[in-house]
Amino acid sequence: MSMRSHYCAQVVKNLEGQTVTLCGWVNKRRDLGNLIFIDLRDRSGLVQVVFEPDNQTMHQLASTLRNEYCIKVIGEVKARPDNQVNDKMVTGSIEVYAKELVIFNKSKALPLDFNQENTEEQRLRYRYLDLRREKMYKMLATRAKITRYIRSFLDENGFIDIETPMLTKATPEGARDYLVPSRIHHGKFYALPQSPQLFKQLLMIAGYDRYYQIVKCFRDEDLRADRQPEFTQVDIETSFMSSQDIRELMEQLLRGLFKEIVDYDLGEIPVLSYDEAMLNYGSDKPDLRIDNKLITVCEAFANSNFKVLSEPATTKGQRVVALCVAGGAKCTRREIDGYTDYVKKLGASGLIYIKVNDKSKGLEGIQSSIAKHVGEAEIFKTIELTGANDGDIIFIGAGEFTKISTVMGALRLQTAKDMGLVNSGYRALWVINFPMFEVTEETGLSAMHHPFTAPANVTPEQLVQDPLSVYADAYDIVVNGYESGGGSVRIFDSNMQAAVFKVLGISEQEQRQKFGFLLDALSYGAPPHAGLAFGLDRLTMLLNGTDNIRDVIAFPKTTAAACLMTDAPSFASPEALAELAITCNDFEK
RNA sequence: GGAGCGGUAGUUCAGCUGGUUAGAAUGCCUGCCUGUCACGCAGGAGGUCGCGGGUUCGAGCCCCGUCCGUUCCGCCA
Repeated sequence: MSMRSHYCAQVVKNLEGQTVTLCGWVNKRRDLGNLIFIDLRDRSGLVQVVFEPDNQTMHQLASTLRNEYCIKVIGEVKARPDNQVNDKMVTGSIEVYAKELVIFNKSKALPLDFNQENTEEQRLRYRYLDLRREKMYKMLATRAKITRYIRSFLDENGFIDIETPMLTKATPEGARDYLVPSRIHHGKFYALPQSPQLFKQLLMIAGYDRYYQIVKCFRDEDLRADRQPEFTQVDIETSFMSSQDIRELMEQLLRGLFKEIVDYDLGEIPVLSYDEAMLNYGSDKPDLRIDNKLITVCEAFANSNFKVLSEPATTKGQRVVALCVAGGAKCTRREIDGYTDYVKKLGASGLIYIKVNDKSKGLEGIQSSIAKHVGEAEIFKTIELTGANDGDIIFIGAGEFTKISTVMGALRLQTAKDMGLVNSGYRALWVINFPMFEVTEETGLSAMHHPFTAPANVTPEQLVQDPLSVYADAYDIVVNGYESGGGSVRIFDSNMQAAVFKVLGISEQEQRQKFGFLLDALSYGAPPHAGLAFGLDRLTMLLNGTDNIRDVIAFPKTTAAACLMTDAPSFASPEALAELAITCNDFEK
């Protein structure tokens, strides 16, 4: 029989009459005459320990206890129904009558106050104390439960877990790499992987047709509430599966996961094309918990005298888009001004509103910033198109299609958040058929997903001829507005791969230099393959009901990519730099 | 790289229009209380108001710079 070093507070509740060993921290000591009560906290909760007057030695020892001392108590479990308050179980409903006490270690006064919310700065600086909190323990335990479920699902479906290198080759495109200098090859650098993308493709070529790995990835870009410079992917790749096959399998995994972890049925996961997502939600990761959609209202203003709207309504590549917010007519002038500022900062030229107070009264029942410029026809056509009811507000933006859609999509999220219009639960969807390329300011064309993504239904020649009209056979899984995973069918033909590199403006010489090994591998009978990667941190965040990725990472970094606890990154010694043949002007002062 | 918010006791915060000795809660220390459990009661210690400069008779408060934290934009194949 295996021995447990200690019992969790929760377990003790089922052990009445037995002698148990408890280890943990003193949460509170209360002396009352010769009686001493200790609330002992372990990772799962509190148990009340009672020191009785008969054992003088132990009693004296107990009376020296302070908060956060790490102790061991051996004693007998007793239920005390008379300690229940209003039939509610309190800490003292279960007591342990102590017979032995060991003080493992004393504690200074804590730099955190467990009686209130501490600032994130302080929590991160003393992360090991922050992690003592039951709430943090539960979130990390849920994370472990999630990876356990994913592993067993993939194992059952014939996937094998294979590790790939952390010290690898820098790849152009994509995110900035974290570089690691080589001591042996002066002037040369490894890169930490942004993802095991190329290695998993090589594994497919090697015949390992179902691979997975739960793996750290590194991207040297600025942080967000849902972005850390090092993060964990559930990285998956298969051979001989179509994008639909993959989606079905992954959907099965997700449905099972949400059922297992939060007992939630995701139901059928809808599939939306990128174009539909942009049209209806102004985002490639729409939050479907919010009921409203963006509505094109060009029709209402095409013949209007109000040029601000009639022009975009009738110009190709532009759009007049409306967003009806339920119950929004109660918005104050100040709040509407706030939204106007918000969309202006995102690049809109302005924001028009129509408050629908009482439709039956005609224009009398309407308040609008454009009431002076347009007639009843335009306003009521807009109301009709958006399906607005009395009490709603309609916001209207106009401009270049993608720009204004994105801005109004952001407004959709903000207004819903402000007015409590975000439904509870989880809403997932697939977004598919992304454009293969996008136009960027610096480099001309760049891959929207990554340059190894297969285009849908084109020959290499067609791709080179009109790259911007090509769609990628790629798919993202979106949950509650978070991009929780994404993947694609990969190029398995070296001619197609070369064509994509050509479109991206990567010279043949550069192709050889950067990806020669991949192009070579593709020429040895590469199987068709496709894969996907989930963002484990984001999934864990969603399943824990928090909106911050740091909450589900034991030792996260600040938004300046620093660790407040270890003080990383830190200066290197001149000696270490010399060994790496690196000259550097910044040293520790 | 840009914008917003924040930095005051160990901790979490308040601090009015620039004006006497910078407050509260919690934690900490001392004592009291024989069933407490956010116990209670009495007393005590604890401050470079992030840092540097400026304006002013006078700055926690105003101005400039800077550092740190956080949210967002850019960025994130």
